[in-house]
Amino acid sequence: MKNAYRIGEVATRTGCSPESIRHYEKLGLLPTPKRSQQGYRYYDQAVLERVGFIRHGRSLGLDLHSIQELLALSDHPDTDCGAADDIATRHLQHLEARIAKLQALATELRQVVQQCRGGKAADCQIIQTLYDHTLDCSERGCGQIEA
Amino acid sequence: MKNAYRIGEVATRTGCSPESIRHYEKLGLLPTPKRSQQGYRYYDQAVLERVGFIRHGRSLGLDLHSIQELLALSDHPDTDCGAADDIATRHLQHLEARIAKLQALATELRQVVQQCRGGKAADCQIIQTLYDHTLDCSERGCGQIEA
DNA sequence: CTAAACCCTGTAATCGTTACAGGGTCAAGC
DNA sequence: GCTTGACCCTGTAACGATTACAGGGTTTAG
Repeated sequence: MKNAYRIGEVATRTGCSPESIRHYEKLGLLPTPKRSQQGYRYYDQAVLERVGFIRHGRSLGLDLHSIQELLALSDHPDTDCGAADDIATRHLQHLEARIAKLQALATELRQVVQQCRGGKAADCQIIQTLYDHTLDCSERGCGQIEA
Repeated sequence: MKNAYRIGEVATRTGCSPESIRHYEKLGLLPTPKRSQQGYRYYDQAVLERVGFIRHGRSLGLDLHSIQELLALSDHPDTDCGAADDIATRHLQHLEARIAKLQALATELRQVVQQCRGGKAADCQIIQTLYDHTLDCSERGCGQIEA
């Protein structure tokens, strides 16, 4: 039973790059690890679970700040868990809103694409549509795009 | 009929910030404008349509590079319009893939949220689920997240 | 004549990750 | 011994599009 990993081994075991691991440490999501005499980071088993937690959160689309909050809850087992529910629920609503927006964009874009009948750019309906002011920002609330 | 706008007026008429307009100019999406003796940018009517084009493209989720290609096509009316169709179609497929991915995330997150029955963080199923390795990156292909 | 509102340039921030540069360390093979 | 390759370190910059400064100049209305 080996319980001292260098960063590369943590990386391969978790599917997370060494750069990201160092990044998480800098942001405070991972504890400051022990160092060898030469300055190499050495990790124990626990960090594998913690990195796994982070990657799973990221794979769900949570941002690192939310994951940090969830880790803080996890680090204080006596805290009420409602905050975790808040974070997850808020993110779910965020996702649902984004999906709705992307679907609207895809619908509009599908119409744009179908208008193209080939030919010269001068007559291209895709380009014409993009020039069309009646569909653009000032009409709808389209501040953020993040698409 | 006034046909000389300063950047701020272009901004209010197009719903696009002056910073973004300068940014588009730096990237080459907008032509270098005339300057007053004091160095102020002065624009004519044409830039309003061009900025409108860009904003409409952005509101559809196109990136500035794609928009630049579309503008180039528009600037050369004799070019074949197939490239525009390519760009739009490619982006549409990109959008559809993203939607599918976000929907999968939302489904998974919905399951996670429903598991929370309140109580202490130590027992919180949201946190437990995030620690669960069987769902994480190494199992599925979850390299890019961009959610 | 002064204050508000505008403009300029250049730089840094955001988010998470990747990719360097420039250097040190450690193993195996010759 | 000595080299080669695989690791590790730090710090910085890049990606994309936008926003937010700092630090300065100009115009306009009161």
